[in-house]
Amino acid sequence: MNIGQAADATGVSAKRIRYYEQIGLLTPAARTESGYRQYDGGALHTLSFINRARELGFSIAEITDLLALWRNDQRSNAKVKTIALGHIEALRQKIAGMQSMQDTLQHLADSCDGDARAECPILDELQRIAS
Amino acid sequence: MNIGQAADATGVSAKRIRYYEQIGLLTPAARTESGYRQYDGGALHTLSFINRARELGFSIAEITDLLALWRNDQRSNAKVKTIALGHIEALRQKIAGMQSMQDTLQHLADSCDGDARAECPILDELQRIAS
DNA sequence: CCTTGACCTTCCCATAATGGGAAGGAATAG
DNA sequence: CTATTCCTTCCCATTATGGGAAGGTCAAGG
Repeated sequence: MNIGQAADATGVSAKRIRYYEQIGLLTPAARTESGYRQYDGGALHTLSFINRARELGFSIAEITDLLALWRNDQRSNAKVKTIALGHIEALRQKIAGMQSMQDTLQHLADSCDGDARAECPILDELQRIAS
Repeated sequence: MNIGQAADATGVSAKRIRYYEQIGLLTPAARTESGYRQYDGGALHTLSFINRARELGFSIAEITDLLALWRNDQRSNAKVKTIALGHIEALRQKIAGMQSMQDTLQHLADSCDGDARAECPILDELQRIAS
């Protein structure tokens, strides 16, 4: 199976597949005589694993760890859980920050009636805090 | 006032200040004879405005627009509000996505007792969806 | 058999918004 | 006068990907 078909089958673009191979996340694919990369079911499996983990927000570095655990020892559950919990906590903090940001902006926008002559504290707020 | 003091006063690193000037977000600072950039109250004001907007998650491109509105016509409230509302909506979607991510991971982690011999569906889930 | 189009290869550049650091000049404190 | 701190520009690195060029390959149809 060529890289394009593997891409279609897994939702990972050919560009990404080559990149993952280049940085060592994937072991180099077998090649045909003419140099085309070949993928089999196992490779597709790994690619889909990676794709799903990316969708869940894991970084490439984290996926490197997850893949190593997945490949080497499916019973290293504690490590897997530790990685997941760390990621959950990071997500929690990011979400809290963005939520606070959103609340502030919503508050400002609510107070701005969008009329050219009336109050719009959005700029005022930026300016106030700025000074 | 030199760039280092401006950085301390506004919380924008010297690196960032030079970068903002380079990309045209800031008008080039005045220079001393020896080439040192000089900053006055107005510049500090602008820098703090930018910093606050960055903290609120506005992109440089959005801040460019905000700054233009701020400088040129403080009564373009409708445009300002439009930019803010667009940003709020983008934040809402990002937060929802991350929240969903976090929920999924939390669910998986809850089902994983971290014992080497027991169930840990984190990898299983990745694998299941992967197949 | 040859052409055409779709596919593959590698290589380089670009993104967003910084940080790091080197090489060298300038200001300041002792 | 010198040591230290600050400034300058310039180049490279980051993260994870996309875009595109130049060129080789494969399959199908005329």
